[in-house]
Amino acid sequence: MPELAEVEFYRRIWAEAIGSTVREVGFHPQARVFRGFDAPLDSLNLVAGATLDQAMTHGKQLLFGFGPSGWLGLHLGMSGELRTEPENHLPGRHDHLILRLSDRTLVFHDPRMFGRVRLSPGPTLPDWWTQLPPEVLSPLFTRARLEQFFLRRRGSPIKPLLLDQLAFPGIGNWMADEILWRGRIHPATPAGQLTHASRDHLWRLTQEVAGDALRVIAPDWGEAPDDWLFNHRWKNGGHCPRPKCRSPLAREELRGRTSCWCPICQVLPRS
DNA sequence: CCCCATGTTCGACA
DNA sequence: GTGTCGAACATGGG
Repeated sequence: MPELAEVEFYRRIWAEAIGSTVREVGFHPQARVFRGFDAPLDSLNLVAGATLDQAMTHGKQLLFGFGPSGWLGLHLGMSGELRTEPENHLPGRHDHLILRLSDRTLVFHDPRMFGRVRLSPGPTLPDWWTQLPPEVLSPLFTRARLEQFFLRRRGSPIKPLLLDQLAFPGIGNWMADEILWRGRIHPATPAGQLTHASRDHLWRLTQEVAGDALRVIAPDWGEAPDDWLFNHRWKNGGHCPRPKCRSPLAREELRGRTSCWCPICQVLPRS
């Protein structure tokens, strides 16, 4: 489910517990979400007794700080959720990690287990966090950076490039389709065939869609306005929300992911 | 039973 | 080494 705005929504859920101390940690060591764990798995317990004092996101990545004890990194994969449950919560089948506080339980829930848990002991921010690429709303997300990326990947269709977390951290399938729809760019357009104006537009729209998504979704998972592609892209039979268009939307698989676009507004450049 | 899902990673190949 | 692409991962919902 989660792209940058949904991830921020979940961050806020756990952030409500900032200032609380972890009394007990529970986890299922064999769960796939602990794959590639960089420390002995029982080191998760070092968070026990520590106080949650920070909650951050970076694209789709989450990082929770526990004072000098260490850092807990989470990725929500395709189906991950963060919840707060009552203090006596009994972990369900897909509750892979729980932090029991005095007045509530923080739960990491992920049925498909494409998500991931990481831990880094000590007060210093982990390298895998500090080395993340610039977020799309950061001043370091520059036009020049994007230009270089498009040049290197000029043979690839634009849609999969928007899903590349090294270039567009936090952008996922629905935001990528939204950006391309607003920019009137066909998802299969090779990056090398985008006009200068399209590349420029795409850079701006990436920031615009990220801002819009955060505004609407992050506070309370609000509903997207009907003039976004968002509300029309999921089911068959959707129509382009542009008032003067209303054409039936197209849906097709591209590089293993479903793309949705308007065949009237978004046309492939002929070459 | 079938198909689909807001993600990442690995290996094959050119 | 670099870029492109299909498959695999695991589960649930319609």
